[in-house]
Amino acid sequence: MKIATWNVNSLRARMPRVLEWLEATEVDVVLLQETKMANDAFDPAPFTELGYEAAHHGDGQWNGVAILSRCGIEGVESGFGDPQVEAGCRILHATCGGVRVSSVYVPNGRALDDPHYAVKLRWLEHLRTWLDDASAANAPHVIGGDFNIAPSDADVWDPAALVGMTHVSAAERAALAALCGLGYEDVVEHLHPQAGQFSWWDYRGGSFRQNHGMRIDLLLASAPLMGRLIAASVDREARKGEKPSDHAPVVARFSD
DNA sequence: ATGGTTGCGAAGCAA
Repeated sequence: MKIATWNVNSLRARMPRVLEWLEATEVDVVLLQETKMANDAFDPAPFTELGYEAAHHGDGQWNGVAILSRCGIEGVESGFGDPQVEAGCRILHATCGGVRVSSVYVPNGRALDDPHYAVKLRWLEHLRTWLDDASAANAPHVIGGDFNIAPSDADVWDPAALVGMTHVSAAERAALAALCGLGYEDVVEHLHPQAGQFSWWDYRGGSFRQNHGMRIDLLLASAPLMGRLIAASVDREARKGEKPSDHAPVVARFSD
């Protein structure tokens, strides 16, 4: 079973690339972020034609998350249970082929002195509380998405250039570590602890060409799934070519 | 050298 996460930076703009990628990649479940559309604008037909069922959670032109599955999609839920807590359509859950999956788009934070940074930390705390209450880590569960956090200095091209910026602060990394502390492990870090497995490169300034990237798109797997982990990688090829997303997909394979 | 690019939506903001 292959599970992927991909921030597509507008599903409308990226549809040709996403469909091409689905046809070329034997992936069973895909967690999408930044679809940038409302539910009534989401058309599952192109995915259905490729054998995928789909669930989407979006309310406007910002954020928006989705799940595609060709091994069933049941128990679809959005948010953290309390509609007042999760504004912005940033998390969606479903059970696909016996695995609970959560597609997450963590708020960017913008800058350490920006109010959105506190929003980011608060959102991560809501996620941690929700996961703790759900005790979802006892069963096969993958939390995948754009965390907007580079877990360590090995996950950025130049730690010195990012001192004092968001995505690398101690508080954000502690929040991510707290999530993992509930019983999850970063699958790419587990299999490829060496540096340089970046998943995002800024559109500007030739960042991709210079490999000025960060690893901020993560697949976190619960212990029952870690025992089934076979492979995990970033699909850098998807960042190349015509009209790419600024994020590359992250793909993990688990034994059935 | 606070630049540079993309997406949304139709100017400027968000990333």
